[in-house]
Amino acid sequence: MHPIVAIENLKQHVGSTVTMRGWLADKSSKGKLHFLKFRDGTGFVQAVVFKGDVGEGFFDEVGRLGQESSLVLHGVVKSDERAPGGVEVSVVGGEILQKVEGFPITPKEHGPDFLLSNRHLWLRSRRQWAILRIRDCVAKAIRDFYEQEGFICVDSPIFTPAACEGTSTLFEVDYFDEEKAYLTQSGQLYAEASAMAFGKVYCFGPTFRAEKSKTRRHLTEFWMLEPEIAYATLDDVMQHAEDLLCFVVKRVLERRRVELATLERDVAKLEAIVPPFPRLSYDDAHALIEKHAPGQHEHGDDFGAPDETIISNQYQKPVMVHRYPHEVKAFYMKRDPHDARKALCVDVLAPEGIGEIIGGSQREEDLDVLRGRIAEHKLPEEAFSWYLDLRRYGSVPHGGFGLGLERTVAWICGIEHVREASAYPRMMYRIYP
RNA sequence: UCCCCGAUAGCUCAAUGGUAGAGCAUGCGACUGUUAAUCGCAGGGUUGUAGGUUCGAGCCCUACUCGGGGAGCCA
Repeated sequence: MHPIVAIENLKQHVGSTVTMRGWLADKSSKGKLHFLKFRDGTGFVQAVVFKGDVGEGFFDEVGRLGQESSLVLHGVVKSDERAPGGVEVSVVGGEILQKVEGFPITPKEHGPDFLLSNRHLWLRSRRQWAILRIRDCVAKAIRDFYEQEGFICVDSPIFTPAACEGTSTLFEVDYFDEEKAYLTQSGQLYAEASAMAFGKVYCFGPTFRAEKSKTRRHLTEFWMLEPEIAYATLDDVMQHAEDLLCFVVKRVLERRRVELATLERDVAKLEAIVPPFPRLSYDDAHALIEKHAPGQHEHGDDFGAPDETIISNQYQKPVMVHRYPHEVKAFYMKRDPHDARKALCVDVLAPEGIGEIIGGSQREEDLDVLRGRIAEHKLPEEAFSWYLDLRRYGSVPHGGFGLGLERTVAWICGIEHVREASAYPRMMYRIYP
């Protein structure tokens, strides 16, 4: 028996004979040689089978294996400069678990419809392997960052009795007798309650938007991180967002080099993600757009996707745009004491066209002002009675933001579409597999 | 909800209104260093659905279905 070694650890076993358990990713043959691209979930390695080393029976059997056949291989680990990972394995034997024919996803090009319909199998391909391992790394980095910063994870509920902001379209579900529940579109309001109990908190989980958005930036189900910090001002929130993004990018650069290389990501662009990030007021951002595309953006309106592109293209780092007109923002955002027309809010726009990855604000903490806002937005006050209690019992300044995980991963990976940043993306016209 | 585009072999695509094609994949064969290997041979089709125009429709027209991109909205 040889030790079972994961492909990602092969470098530590150069010269010894090991066992690998996995799947055949690809194969090419030349005479008495088979070159197997072998994967085990932790990585990919080339395994070379010489007819003279393994005997004719096993050699011929391996030669007939189709893509994604499952097998166990025994072989000698050799460092080899010709190999992409620095090592390859000379096979001395093995066992075939299943011979596969007709695996649908070949190493050639495919269209998005076909790939998404085969998402359960597409996950095995190199690129998806790299993206989802980076997603895992990002999620872990987020939790590590908050542990380091003294935050407590208090998750918000997924079933909610009503809209959080009263704007987005919600998914409705039956909730026992005659009652309706809605899938959450944001954990923020609950996070505010949690922050009053624990000081610094975050929630991190799935959220749902029933809007009929069909773009490369939208999913109907996505993961959102929402920190909420008692006694925080808008400046604190912006500083916190900058710290978080720098921590996450640095971590991915430390631990996911192979995956970034697989995606052919320009790591210089990620290495440039260091403090400080540019901070731009809404008015400055408007002026910037006016300079590059006169007349495109009307002052007072929210920024559209083309506007965001112009802004983010001016910088190599995420851009923080703050203090939007309050009319285009949510009811719970505090007004700027220096300019009542503005809200104390911030959007963080990622570089390279992915758009907004963070939206946050300082919250209105005054009971009467907040009740007025609810009335102005024509929202039912009853639905917010528990939320208003937070302003009745020990109200303090506070703030936080929401970070879209898939958009963040898409930006870090340098991929076009957020759907690849989710293992099983849910979109308007797609809920299979 | 609105705008644009698409649907032909397992996949990606081609085909002036006139016999439905290629590359890749698959199967068989050759080759001891491949990296999207190469070379030879072979199999593979109700052109998304329904109707219409026409001597004749993959192609033109109408409707529908499914999908893609974008707007709005947002992360």
